[in-house]
Amino acid sequence: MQDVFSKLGPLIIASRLKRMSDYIMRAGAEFYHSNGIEFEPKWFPLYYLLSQEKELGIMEIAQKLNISHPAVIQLAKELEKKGWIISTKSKEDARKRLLKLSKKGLNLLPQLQLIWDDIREVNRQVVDAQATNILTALEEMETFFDSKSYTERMKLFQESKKK
Amino acid sequence: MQDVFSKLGPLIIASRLKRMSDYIMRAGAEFYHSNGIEFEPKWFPLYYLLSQEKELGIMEIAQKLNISHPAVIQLAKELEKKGWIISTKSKEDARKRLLKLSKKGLNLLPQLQLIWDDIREVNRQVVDAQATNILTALEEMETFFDSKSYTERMKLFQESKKK
DNA sequence: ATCAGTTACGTAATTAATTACGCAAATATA
DNA sequence: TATATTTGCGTAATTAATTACGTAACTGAT
Repeated sequence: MQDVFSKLGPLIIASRLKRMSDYIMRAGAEFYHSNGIEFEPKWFPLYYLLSQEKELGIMEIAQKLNISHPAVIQLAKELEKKGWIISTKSKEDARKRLLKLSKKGLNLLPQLQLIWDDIREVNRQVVDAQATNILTALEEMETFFDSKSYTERMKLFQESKKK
Repeated sequence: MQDVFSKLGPLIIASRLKRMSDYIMRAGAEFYHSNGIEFEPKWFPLYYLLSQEKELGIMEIAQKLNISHPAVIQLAKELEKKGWIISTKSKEDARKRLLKLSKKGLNLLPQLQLIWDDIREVNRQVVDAQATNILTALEEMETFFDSKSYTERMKLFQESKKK
């Protein structure tokens, strides 16, 4: 989006965030593949989470990753197919299915960590090159909306106009 | 995403950007509807573009909005169904189909502009509250990757490590 | 004027994620 | 203890966007 939208400024924050995210995700996928690893960026949050926490139920994961539980199920299916995670029925709660990394999944970890280090490093270069830090800006926004949601702020603003 | 990911910092820039974008988009949709307007945030770029430029072909739009041309066709279908845009065959180039706002679409404009003003205003409040401006940060990133793509930077970094 | 290559568009298939719905197990309540 | 409510999960349908592919119209080089 160029010229036509430039004056819109704050109106299209969301679109611009999405565009930048898509761009990086796409480049990330390319990067894994060019390093000969069949790993998709979309798997990262689930895989990484499981590498940190022994075993988790579907809903716990959904909450931690802030995605819907069917999304977790879908991602889990893909990673199970790859043989990188396994699932077991919980003994304490028969409703629960617990996910964890398999041996094969754990074996992959060191290799992935090398890639992640590179990604982290290049991302850091990006951030370091900035006069205005995107991570700080994001963090500020997150805190801002945590304290009062976007929708609430909208309502308040409209009410304040009526007076 | 909380604690587990916090230390990842730059590694998950993309996910965080996406999450924030999704959040705002969703709130935006809610806002249109609570104001009694059947308008979706995803229509904004196309609708707004057509409100600024008389008539455009599918591909021109796709390029300007930075989305695929089937996406434009899809959005156009929806807006045509709403009766807000119409399409005509180009006389200069028989391959081209030109899109523009219909009378009904133009009539809607003032109403939408009021909403957009509110959105702009609340977004401005968000940005003003920031010590670190997200728009500036985004702009810097865009310029950064324009000058050299993410993928290129990855390659260069890996080569520099080999030495 | 012809033919190769490019451009504009449309359709189909695929991908990634969501919402809606239903069932079974656990928990709370009367 | 029976029953109502909540929770965890799975499936199906839907949404939004992409890639892949095909066709027709235009353009450029000979």
